[in-house]
Amino acid sequence: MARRRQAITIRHVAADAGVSLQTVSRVINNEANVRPEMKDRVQASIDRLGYVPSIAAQRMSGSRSYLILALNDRERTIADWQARQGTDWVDQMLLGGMLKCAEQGYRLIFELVDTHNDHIERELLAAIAALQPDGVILTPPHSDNPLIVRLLDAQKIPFARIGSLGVGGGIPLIMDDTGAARLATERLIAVGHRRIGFIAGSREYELSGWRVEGWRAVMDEAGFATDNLLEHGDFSYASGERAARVLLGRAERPTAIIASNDQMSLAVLQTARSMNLRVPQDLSLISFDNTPMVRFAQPPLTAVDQPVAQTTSRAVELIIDAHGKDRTDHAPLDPVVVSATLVERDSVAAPGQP
Amino acid sequence: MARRRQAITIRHVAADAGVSLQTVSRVINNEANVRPEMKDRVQASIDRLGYVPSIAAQRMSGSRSYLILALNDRERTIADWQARQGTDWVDQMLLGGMLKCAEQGYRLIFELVDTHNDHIERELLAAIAALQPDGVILTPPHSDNPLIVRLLDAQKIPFARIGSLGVGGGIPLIMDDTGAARLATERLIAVGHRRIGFIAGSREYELSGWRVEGWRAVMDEAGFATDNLLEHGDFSYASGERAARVLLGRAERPTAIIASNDQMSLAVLQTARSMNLRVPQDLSLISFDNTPMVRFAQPPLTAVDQPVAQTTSRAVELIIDAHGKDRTDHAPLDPVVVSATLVERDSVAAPGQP
DNA sequence: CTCAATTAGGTGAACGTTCACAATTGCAGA
DNA sequence: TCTGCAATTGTGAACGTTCACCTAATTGAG
Repeated sequence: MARRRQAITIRHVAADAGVSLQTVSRVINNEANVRPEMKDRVQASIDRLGYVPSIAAQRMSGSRSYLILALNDRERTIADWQARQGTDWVDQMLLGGMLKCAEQGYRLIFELVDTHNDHIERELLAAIAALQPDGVILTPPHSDNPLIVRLLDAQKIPFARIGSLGVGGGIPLIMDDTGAARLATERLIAVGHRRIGFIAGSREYELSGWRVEGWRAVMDEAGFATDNLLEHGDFSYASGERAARVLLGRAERPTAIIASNDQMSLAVLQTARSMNLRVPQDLSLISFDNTPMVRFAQPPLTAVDQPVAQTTSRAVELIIDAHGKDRTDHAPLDPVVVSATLVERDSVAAPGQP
Repeated sequence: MARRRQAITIRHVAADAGVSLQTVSRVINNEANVRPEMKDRVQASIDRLGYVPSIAAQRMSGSRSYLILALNDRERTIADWQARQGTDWVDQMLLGGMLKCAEQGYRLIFELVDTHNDHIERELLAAIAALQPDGVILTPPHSDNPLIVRLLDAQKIPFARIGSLGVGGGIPLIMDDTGAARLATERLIAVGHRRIGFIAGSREYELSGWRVEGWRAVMDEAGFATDNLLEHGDFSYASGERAARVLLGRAERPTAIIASNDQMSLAVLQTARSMNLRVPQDLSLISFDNTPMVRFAQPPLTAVDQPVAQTTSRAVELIIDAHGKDRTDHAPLDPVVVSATLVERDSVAAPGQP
């Protein structure tokens, strides 16, 4: 194939407008100290010729790359995906980030990395060296990985940590997991439940702990016991089944269950059905995530909806903002908190009489 | 922020190994005419220093950009996403393409473009000028857009058209939509159905027509009438409801329905329920796409599964392959065909006696 | 043994943009 | 009128890699 050349370069524009390259560059980057008439003239040439700067050249000359790297957990993403269990989280974060990027002339590059991997540092450094991104977005469990955080801190690349507190650098963005769990628990108590079971997610995700906290706090405040009401899963359907069987097999069976994601919730629903328990008459159920699946379950599940897309979008904003500002003071930033909402459907009812 | 420089460049490696830049370049690109000992020495330096080439610089010097652009329909993607109706297709194609890219040292860049847009040419040209991708992947309905196809042909950028035939350039990859529809129809006939309704997708997607063809062909072969059994939707839930009401409201009601995607199928399920028709006893139902939603519907739906991820993965392969080969002969390529499978669940049964 | 062909490696320019700095212009104040 | 400073524009080098071309060494056929 013929060596493909950029059709229109800054040189063509400069010639067309009768100015120097630098002036065109200034117009492109919207810099100060260009006379309005000059700016208009250059802009007219740009429009007429259909000129678009090459991001490769921009990166080369030491400016931005207009690339933002979004890191996700390879293991879990691929597992979910192969099982066709729905990777809606990925969709949401991706689209939220991508739309904001597009708005600002950036591109989001999505990358899968193993957290449990000796080579993680090398992998990440390789990606950074190859792409030289202007920022990095971390999602759980990467957000909680001190190795990654230290590495990015050292590289002085702006990065956002979704789902983690501000300890250790970067821009922390958390969805209010504690508050979200409170919301669900309060709702169930309001309807009359006292024995509310909780199925937690993987321990390696910080947010798992926060959700438990929210539930426990509300239960404590209401004066309800939490003994034998907490089970741990790992976000998979199978682990949800296991947990549900334990919880529903107890002598003092809970009248309601909150599960930390949709897959585990659907497992609870299925397990309850197999035990001849009707939802919501015999068991109320609230889910986390609100992916499309739960809308079409029978009954449609009440679920906590976390604004994933909005969070990623905000992360992109903050990263672009941070670019150019050297944060040497190193005081941890206050986390940006985005709060959840409860989407009410048909899986919650008052508990039956004992 | 301090001007960030690439820590390790080809120059460091050359110095470390005691060779010229060009030799290092040859090793990186695995070119011929390097003595094995020399190659090993250079590779050792690369490994020791942790050198990774900058793709920006590689692109600058007229070589590859290691970037592949994947174009999706903005309108539909955003609509699905905002409605939280599941954009599993996006997930699937994205992950399939991304994993293959990662394997080959490429990156996939996901971009949303409006098909119904006067500026589409400009938008696309801008993306190409900015990124200078080594290839482009087109999905429906972009694959069917002659403007886009002509433009990419003119730019001599390798591109794959998913879901379209080979007319007009590029590498065509189709999922065998006709065959998939045949599969579903044959299954229903095998169980004893004769009046099988079909809900088609948007007319602007070529694949919509192919699916109808498959259904009609099998019905014709079996000698069953198709009058009053075809309705058109647009892939949305609402359009599925409309179509279902028409079909199920007829005097000679179909005993089975095939709907061209999951959202419309779920609408059929809901509509049937509201008319007191039981699935599968009173109405059998087969869906297209097999997204996670239908597994958790009640009953779980039998669905045609199209290997979207596999198709995108193959597209990436073919694009990387095509890079460097100037196809001037312009004979349309034979389409690569990937075939679908039927995932049997609980929404199909023999028709009740009339 | 000679000469052409092949192989292995090096050299300087080029890619398209921005950086650092220099040069020019315009204008206010003395 | 002159001085000084800010605003505006231009110039050459640099970024990290590959391309085109060149040189030297080696091979092999006659």
